[in-house]
Amino acid sequence: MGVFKELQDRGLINQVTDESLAKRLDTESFPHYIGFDATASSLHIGSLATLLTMRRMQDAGHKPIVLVGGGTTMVGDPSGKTEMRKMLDKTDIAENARKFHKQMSKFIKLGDGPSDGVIVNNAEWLMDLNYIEFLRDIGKHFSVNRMLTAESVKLRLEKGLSFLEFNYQLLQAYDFLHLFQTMDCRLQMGGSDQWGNIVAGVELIRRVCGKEAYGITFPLITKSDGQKMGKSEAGAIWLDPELTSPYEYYQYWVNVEDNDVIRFLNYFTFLPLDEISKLAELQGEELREAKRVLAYEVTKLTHGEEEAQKAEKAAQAAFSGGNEIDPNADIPTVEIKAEDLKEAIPLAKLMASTGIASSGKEAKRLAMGGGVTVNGDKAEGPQHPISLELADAHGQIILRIGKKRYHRIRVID
RNA sequence: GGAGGGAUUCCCGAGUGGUCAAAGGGGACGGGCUGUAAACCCGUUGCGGUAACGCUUCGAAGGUUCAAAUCCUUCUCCCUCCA
Repeated sequence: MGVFKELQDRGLINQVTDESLAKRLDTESFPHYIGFDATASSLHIGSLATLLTMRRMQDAGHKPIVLVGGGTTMVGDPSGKTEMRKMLDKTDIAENARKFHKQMSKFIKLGDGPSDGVIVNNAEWLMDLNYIEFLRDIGKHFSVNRMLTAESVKLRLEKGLSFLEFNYQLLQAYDFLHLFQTMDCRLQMGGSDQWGNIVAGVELIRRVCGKEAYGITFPLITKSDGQKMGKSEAGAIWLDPELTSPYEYYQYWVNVEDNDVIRFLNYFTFLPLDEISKLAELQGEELREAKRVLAYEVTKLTHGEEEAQKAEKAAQAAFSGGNEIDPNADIPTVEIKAEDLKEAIPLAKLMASTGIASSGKEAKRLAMGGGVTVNGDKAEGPQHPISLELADAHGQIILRIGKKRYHRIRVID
């Protein structure tokens, strides 16, 4: 099956600049690029579908070019934003760009081979641009009338749009032109909010070089309740295990809503389509199996097989009914000195001091609402005494908050 | 440059001298029901304190007052209209 068809069947295609691209992708090699802004120091799952799409393209023999927006991030894309984006200074952006390398290499193969991915930073060619030259060579191809009709600009005209941001489209179009000229990059992909910017690049290339380039956009991936991906009670779900542990990451995915599982299997895994359609037949409670598969597969892609297995085991231990938690299970853990527990301390205090609850008030509320369990027994209230005797043979006490959040208190000497 | 409007707790948004830690909604969290789902119902939602109570908060800094989110002064930022 052609890669385009595959992407389409998985629901990953929103718009294409030219339908003929579907066939051409099967016969020609298309170096293609996707831009990532460099504002976040680590990628979160909002970018995951995009990263995996690059991987799918690479598997089909197309060279991925990851463009880190080191230069454009200093301007701020108005598309899809209601307010001006925070500008970062050069050192922050450079630092973020470095972290990108590490993250990207998990998803695409980087290197010098014909279909190996490369990472480029547009600061390299944008920072030295000469204003007059740029206006003359690039600016002349853009019509302000036309730009003003763009949906993203229209929206911002109501709230206010700075001249700086208004220029973003030119810079992004210029990026595409530059990559086209230097790396034969003939395809740009991006979120549906990038359509206008991508088309601008395609047109610029046609005007300047008289050649054809292409664009594909992905649909905006939302949860069935309309929320954007990637937020949870704990904040964003990051791909970096330092920021979101594999266990939490796994938990995010097992906890998706029924209505989302099958879509997400398509978007976020490499499972063959017929296997997914089998899972799609599951009904009601059985869907948990589909969620398990989803969580395992995505965790494996992001953190590797070993971490995925650990996360799965920890989840089973915690949710299969038994109160026994595997002493090695990978659940959030805090340590406390044995001497601090010699005298029993109130539950709420412990929760606050270990950071399990964000404040004493918070801890108290949870305990009072009956939401805290100590080693499987419901805590009587904020004053519920926690002492050394509660620690099991492994020196640990398991706190459960709500139905899903587990914390291990490990007693150390 | 001129005229006017605005900034409130995570978000939206009420509040024009005491009864305001601040209505209402959203979100989030906890409980119930379930399937680690959704929907629904109940509760909580500044910090400290077992509590009584105390402390800090309404763009920033000063001031008036027994008492200020509310009045005055200066400053910062935002918006609208005119140029």
